[in-house]
Amino acid sequence: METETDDIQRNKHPAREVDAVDRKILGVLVEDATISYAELGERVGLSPPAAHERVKRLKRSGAIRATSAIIDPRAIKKPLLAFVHIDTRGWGKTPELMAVSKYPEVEEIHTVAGDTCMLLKVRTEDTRALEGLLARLYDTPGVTSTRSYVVLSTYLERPVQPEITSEWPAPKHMATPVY
Amino acid sequence: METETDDIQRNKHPAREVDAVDRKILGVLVEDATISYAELGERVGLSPPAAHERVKRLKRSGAIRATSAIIDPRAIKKPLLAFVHIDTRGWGKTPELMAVSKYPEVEEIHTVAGDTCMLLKVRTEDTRALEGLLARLYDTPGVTSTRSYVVLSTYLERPVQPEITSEWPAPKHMATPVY
DNA sequence: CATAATGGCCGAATTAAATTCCGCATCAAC
DNA sequence: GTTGATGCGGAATTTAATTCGGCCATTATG
Repeated sequence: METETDDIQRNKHPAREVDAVDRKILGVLVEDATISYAELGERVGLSPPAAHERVKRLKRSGAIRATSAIIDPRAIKKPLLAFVHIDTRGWGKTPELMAVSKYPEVEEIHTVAGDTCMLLKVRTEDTRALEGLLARLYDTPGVTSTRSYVVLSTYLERPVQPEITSEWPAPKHMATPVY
Repeated sequence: METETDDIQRNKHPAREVDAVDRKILGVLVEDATISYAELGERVGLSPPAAHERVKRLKRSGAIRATSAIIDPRAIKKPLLAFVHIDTRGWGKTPELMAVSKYPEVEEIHTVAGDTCMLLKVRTEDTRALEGLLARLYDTPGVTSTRSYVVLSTYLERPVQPEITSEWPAPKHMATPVY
């Protein structure tokens, strides 16, 4: 019965189109979600209640999934970032493998198209902890091999940006596709 | 022991240690940064002003880098996520390559140890936009090749978690290292 | 050992912001 | 032209953020 209510609620708010003002609001809130509705309204050209109404709608529709504190990995003793590619025998997305999401060191789990099956983003205290996680992965049934890319320096790391590049600089050697 | 100079420097630069309560606060704020200080205090066992004081300190020290709205990529028409490995001739971190950070589609730029030089996380509207970005990369001096991993499904994607796994399950086939 | 001095906390008071309410304008459907 | 729905702004109200002063513990100092 709970799920039914959820479904109804989801269907009740079907894909409301995000307009230009919404995008501006998202742009501001991605940078700093602590500002007041008065300032937010001023930046996007709305009154405080109107800005508030927009943000409420964006949250209800799911466009704003959460408002979260972004913490410095160094402050919590997790200076080591790595991307781990995993090859699996058979279908990779097993419950056993997904169970690694219980470790707070694992930040992302994707299935990818390419020469590997899965891709993990992990952040650990040191190489020992990374080794522990890799050992845990190798003990998972179906995992045949892993390849790790240890990050030396991070030059950019930011949340999803609402802006979209409309025109990419087309190089001359590129043929124009049909679609 | 005279630690006079160290103490002065430490007091000037708030390289303050994050204690257990701070970690709990971070854990709560990573999940939801919109709660009131009254509720935050209740969850970690502090009064509202004390919780406020802690959060102010965490922000001043840089442990909390920002408070940000996490937005749904689908809502802003960016359903395509990809990781792009880049091989470069010579040193990869050139200003020309770093300039791609101006594109909001680029979310992360790292230099990595492994068989590639750099690693990008990019999120685009469609394959055409990804192609546009790749074309832009190939036009960058020094870039010799790229390998892209297009994400089919994302099973986990979350911000930096303050918790740390203290004990990893040690598999029996693993020898005990000296360090 | 005594005694400042500091840092962190709490409760109460004050200030600021979130939220609600209501009237108005716009636009689309009929 | 009428009607209904939607989004907005201004003012009022409620709620939360922020400040303030005092208390207690720990630590430095004589």
